[in-house]
Amino acid sequence: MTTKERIAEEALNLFSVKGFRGTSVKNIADAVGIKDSSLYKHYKSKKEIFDGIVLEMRKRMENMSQYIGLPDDSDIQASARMYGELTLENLLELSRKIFLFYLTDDFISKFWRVATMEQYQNEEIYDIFRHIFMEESITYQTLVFREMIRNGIFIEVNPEVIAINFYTPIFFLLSKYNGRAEGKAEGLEILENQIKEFYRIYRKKNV
Amino acid sequence: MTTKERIAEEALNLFSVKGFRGTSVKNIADAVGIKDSSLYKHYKSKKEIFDGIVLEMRKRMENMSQYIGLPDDSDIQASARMYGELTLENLLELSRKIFLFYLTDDFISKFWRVATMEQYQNEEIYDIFRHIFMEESITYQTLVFREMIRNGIFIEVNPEVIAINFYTPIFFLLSKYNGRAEGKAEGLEILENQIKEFYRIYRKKNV
DNA sequence: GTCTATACCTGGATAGAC
DNA sequence: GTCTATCCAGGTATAGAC
Repeated sequence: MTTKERIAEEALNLFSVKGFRGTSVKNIADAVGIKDSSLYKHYKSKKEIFDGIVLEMRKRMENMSQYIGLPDDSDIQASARMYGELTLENLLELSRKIFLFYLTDDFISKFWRVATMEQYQNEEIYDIFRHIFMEESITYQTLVFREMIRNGIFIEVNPEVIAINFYTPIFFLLSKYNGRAEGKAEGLEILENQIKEFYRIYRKKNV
Repeated sequence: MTTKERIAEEALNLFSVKGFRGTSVKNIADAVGIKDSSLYKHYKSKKEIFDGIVLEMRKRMENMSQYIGLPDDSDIQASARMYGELTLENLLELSRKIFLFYLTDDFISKFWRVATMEQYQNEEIYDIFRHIFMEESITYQTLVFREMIRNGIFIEVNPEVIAINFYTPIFFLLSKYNGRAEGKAEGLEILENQIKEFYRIYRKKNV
């Protein structure tokens, strides 16, 4: 790993705990093991380090669904078919995957925290946060659930309403446990109960 | 209003946008219309202003249910009875009340933002935030829904699971729209759809 | 590309006059 | 209780030697 990459990494570590303003260039340099002045050979300002992190997040956004292990957006019908014989176990696995990805993926979970702290001072950060953590997942799941209704797997309810009922418990648990590793097991347990109930509500009974 | 109170008020205004570290004592003094040095006659440090805000929040916590207009905790059965002939309109009103209280109450909504920003650097703040915005409402609603099941108004499902399904969309919408006044109407519309669906799911049909 | 040294500024806080 | 003046620490950033 280049020094430039190590700077970005340590900066994200620090930003995700102490925030942008709470982290000094010296803090970052110390973590990397160089003097603060040396850091300026790699980035011309502290803000530029931050912007690099934002850029990296934007890049990952583009192929987020691969990261979560979801089928590609371009083929919603296929994914709905994939969930064709949707069992409770399938659904639990999917929800756990999304939850644990956001919660434990190193870059994503730290970015969640940084964005949470910076959202009110930085419109761009809020837009990214909202897009990734509040809209994308719901938009995607809406399309999937719509197909599942069409295929007679789910009962006939507005698919966006279903998607919100699917996602908001996950969002809530992420808000509660991100940055608190101890809570992972507790979060998973609550999630399991919610998903079981979700399945009970929306899975069409085979007649 | 005393100068001391005005300092606390302006400090909260600034903290809720720029965070604790992002706000200087001079910023606060300017907003109040005094010199920064004069501020120290009222508070002995910037941290003390912050602690005063936290203390105020703790005080409000104690009689939070009154603020939301909910019946007192001590009489859960009465409130369940109050919801006895629970109509969709009752439930919509209740959810709107909770949502709009957290979203538009001046002190509470600003505290939400401050706590959101400071939670990772300040364990006490995280504890308060979690308690007020993540646990209290669910705990309370769990008790109410349990009574409603007992009274045959709601179908028989684990009441905590129901409470989480009731509250997490509200929490999500608060996260999305707190500090963004423009989004209030949009949030209310989404909330309405979710509550209608909630009612459809849990309200026992009269046989 | 790393270091030492330094410039420059802002922020928190105190002293003392009025 | 407000002001001016001041101190000191820490923060961002640059210059220049190696």
